[in-house]
Amino acid sequence: MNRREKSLKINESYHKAINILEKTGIRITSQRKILTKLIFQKGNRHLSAEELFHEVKDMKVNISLATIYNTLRNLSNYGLLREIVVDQNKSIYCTNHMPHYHLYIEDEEKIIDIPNQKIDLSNIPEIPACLSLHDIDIIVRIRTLKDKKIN
Amino acid sequence: MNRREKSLKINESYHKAINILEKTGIRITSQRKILTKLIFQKGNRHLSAEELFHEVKDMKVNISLATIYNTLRNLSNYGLLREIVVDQNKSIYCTNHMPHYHLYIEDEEKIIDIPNQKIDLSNIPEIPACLSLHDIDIIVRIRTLKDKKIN
DNA sequence: TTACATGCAAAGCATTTGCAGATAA
DNA sequence: TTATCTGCAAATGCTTTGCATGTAA
Repeated sequence: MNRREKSLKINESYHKAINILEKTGIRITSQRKILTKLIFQKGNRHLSAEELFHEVKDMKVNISLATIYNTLRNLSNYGLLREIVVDQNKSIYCTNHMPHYHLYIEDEEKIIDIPNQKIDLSNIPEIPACLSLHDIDIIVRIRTLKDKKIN
Repeated sequence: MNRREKSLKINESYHKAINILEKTGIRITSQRKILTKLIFQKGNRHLSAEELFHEVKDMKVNISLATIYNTLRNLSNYGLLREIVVDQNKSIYCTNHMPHYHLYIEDEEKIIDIPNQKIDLSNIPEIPACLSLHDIDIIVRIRTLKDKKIN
């Protein structure tokens, strides 16, 4: 994919997102436009509210943290982002809307996407029948034990 | 398993836990004994700090919330409990130390254990080589979208 | 025009921490 | 005896909320 194709594709993600937002009926405010552009202009990524806030500041634009949180929540609720609660008081949002799961390395606070064919969940029991109404997230957490584990 | 056998088994879990704690070198204080007994006396379970706090109160014993949090953290760090971060500001601790994963139904705040042979993770890439130093948690989250998802 | 959004500051909430007094070993 | 633990209250840190002002449609 060359630069022009890449840029077209990014534009596409952004417009697609705005399109979806328009269909929901919420207002397409300038803040929501700017944030949506920032979030989707870099291809697949994982970002926190704080990171987005800094990116906004770097652009010399002023958008409050509250608005950033609200927008992230909206985008998640409308299925454009996936919220990953990685820790106490810490969510990360993922723009990859292809089916996939997350590998979270706690010590490095790093997230890696896992294409979903790599995990076979066919045998999981007891998922409610109304599955189509639901989202399923899988997080594989890897961490170093803080103290010595004794068995 | 009859009542006597069950009671023996519970006793066993408790003593095993205390044994492990003794080996770590931390002090076996009365609070830690009481909490360890409460946590392990009911077989496999999932419990929050708040729930444990209430159970302590029901026994007319006084143990501060801070101590409960500290103890839960200790037990987790020593591998006796597994902490599951289910949401912002909300952890649940799991006493089942057999390999298993968690199914979390967000809307009901309900956790179900999944025996680990039900998920095939053999193809997950990029887990660091020093795997033996790590714990792996898998949480399958199921939730209803709060607003209508549009695609 | 007006229902909804924004920005700010204050509140919320589970968890952690500082510190003085208590206690296990 | 003394290093560690407990209990209390205050602090933390991310996130949410209340409310006055602003603005998209």
